[in-house]
Amino acid sequence: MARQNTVFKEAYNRCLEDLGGKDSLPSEPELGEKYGISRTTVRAILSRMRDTGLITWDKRQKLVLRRPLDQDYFPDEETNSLNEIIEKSFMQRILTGDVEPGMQINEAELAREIGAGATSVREFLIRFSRFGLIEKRPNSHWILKGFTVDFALELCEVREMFELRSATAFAKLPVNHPAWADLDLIEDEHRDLIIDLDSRFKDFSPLDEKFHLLVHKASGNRFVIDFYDVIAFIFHYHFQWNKSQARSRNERALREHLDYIAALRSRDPQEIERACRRHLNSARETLIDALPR
Amino acid sequence: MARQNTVFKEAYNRCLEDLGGKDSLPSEPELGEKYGISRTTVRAILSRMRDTGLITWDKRQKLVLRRPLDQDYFPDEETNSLNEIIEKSFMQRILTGDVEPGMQINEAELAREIGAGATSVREFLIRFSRFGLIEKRPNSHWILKGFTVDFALELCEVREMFELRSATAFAKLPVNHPAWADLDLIEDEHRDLIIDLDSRFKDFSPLDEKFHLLVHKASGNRFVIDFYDVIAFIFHYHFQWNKSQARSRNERALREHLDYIAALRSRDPQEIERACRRHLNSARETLIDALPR
DNA sequence: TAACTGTATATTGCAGGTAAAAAACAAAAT
DNA sequence: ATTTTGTTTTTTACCTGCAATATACAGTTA
Repeated sequence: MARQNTVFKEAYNRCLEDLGGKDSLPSEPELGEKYGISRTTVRAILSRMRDTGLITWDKRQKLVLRRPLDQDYFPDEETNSLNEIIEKSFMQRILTGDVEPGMQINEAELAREIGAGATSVREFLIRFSRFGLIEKRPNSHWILKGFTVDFALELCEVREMFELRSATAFAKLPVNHPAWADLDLIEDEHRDLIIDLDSRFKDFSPLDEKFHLLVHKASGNRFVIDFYDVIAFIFHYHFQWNKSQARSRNERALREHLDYIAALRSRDPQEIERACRRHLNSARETLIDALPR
Repeated sequence: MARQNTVFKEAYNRCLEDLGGKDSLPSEPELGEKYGISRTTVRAILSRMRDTGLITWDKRQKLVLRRPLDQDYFPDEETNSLNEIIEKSFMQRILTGDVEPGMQINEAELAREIGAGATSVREFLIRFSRFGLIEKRPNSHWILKGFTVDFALELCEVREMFELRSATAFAKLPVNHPAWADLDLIEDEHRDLIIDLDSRFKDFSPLDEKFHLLVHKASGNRFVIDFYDVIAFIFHYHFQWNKSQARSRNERALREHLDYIAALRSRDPQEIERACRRHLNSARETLIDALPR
């Protein structure tokens, strides 16, 4: 096997989602733009849609013939890119304690177990190394440093430095800066979510990420913003793996966010520092509480 | 071609360096330990030394027959690992303005031009991306963000945050912590170097790196320490590429370091902050002055 | 003329293979 | 009993090749 066609399959599924209620499709470049894919892939999708009788396609004319059925979609697991597969598989090992801190990580073995090529696993590990959880011995194996309390503390220490600075910078943004409008929208989303948190608990993690990323972007510093990737990644898996107290934890975080947002609006540095610190402290606590000891 | 044997060649050369004045060599494991290589490579080295008449080798007995000659050494360019070659070649393009900010970087083209395989170049770019100079468009090319003033300012901003915190932590290290002894040694090296800086200008960059790394390590934070790699990398190339005013620049830095070291010894937080800030400010200035505008 | 389609070409993502280097294992020597 | 050597096995580093995808170019349509 060479490259897999997950880009095609995943975009095909998204196209099907949007197919209902339309009777024709726009031009190829427009579709490419919409789904973030090249015309080559657009044409592959259109070809398949024609072959499965979903549309007719003659040059500019692309007429919808019928609504897509469940069986028209590619199964979910076929739309995950190899990288996502490797990442999930690897994180599962780490978080379930399958691999203990200090242990060696073996590229060849990992590749065999995951069923991927050595190159892909290798590239994944190189990218992953920036999360501070693994370390390379040159010409030899990787070492798992582990998802430990130390790790969480070090992560949160840097986060605090970066986020305090970003929040301070946020307050200095000119009133007409689009970030303020984004903040309004995010605040509304918070208020909506807090009302029926029970049914929409899954929406918390992405909203949390959106809010903090907005704050970090105010730093205008690529290293600060890039580091937020690390935080988001860790918290993403933290939310996924540790569901205990999720409801109360999320509610508390949402309320702290609202307090934090109000502080940003006040533009008062001390008030901002207080609200930011309070939230980051409780985020750190929940992260550390969830770790094995 | 598969893997190259630069580990062997480079270690072989180091062995030759140490060969003079000895009449026998220690055990294989000991040699492996000393040069940071496996026994397999040690044995390859011993084999070659025997074949070229440098030693006799019978089990534990490894007797030196003659001093190594110039022609016994592998030429320098054969001891650079592929990664070093790619890195140098790539940095040359960036720093000579061969590639302008905003331009696309093409893995395949780069690989052809450097004469390396696509995988190696790809892995290099992934590792290199943490320096904040390039960015990946998934399924497509990389973008060069460029060695610009913005880049330097963002880098220095984070450096300041991290180093101030590290320096503060340094002052709190217990008196018997080995870092204080390391600091003594580094101070001595500074005083030695400042005396004949003209003839030993090449020694400045590694000493600078050693000093700042020692400070950063006091943070006890892997993200802070890892980030120092980025700084060291950038300054390394900065020193290499920009020789103008090198002499006065280095002398100033050395004196600032001595002042900074004295401040650390005083353990006075304000004094430390002053000395650290002063040095980081002048480091930032020299970095920015060197950039094209 | 500007946007679109048809087609050709280039690049990326990934697997497979191989020499270099590391690691593991067994036998021998202190 | 521990360390060293001889030998075998495994893994890493790297190149090549191929399908998926992106990009470039030429012809077509509004």
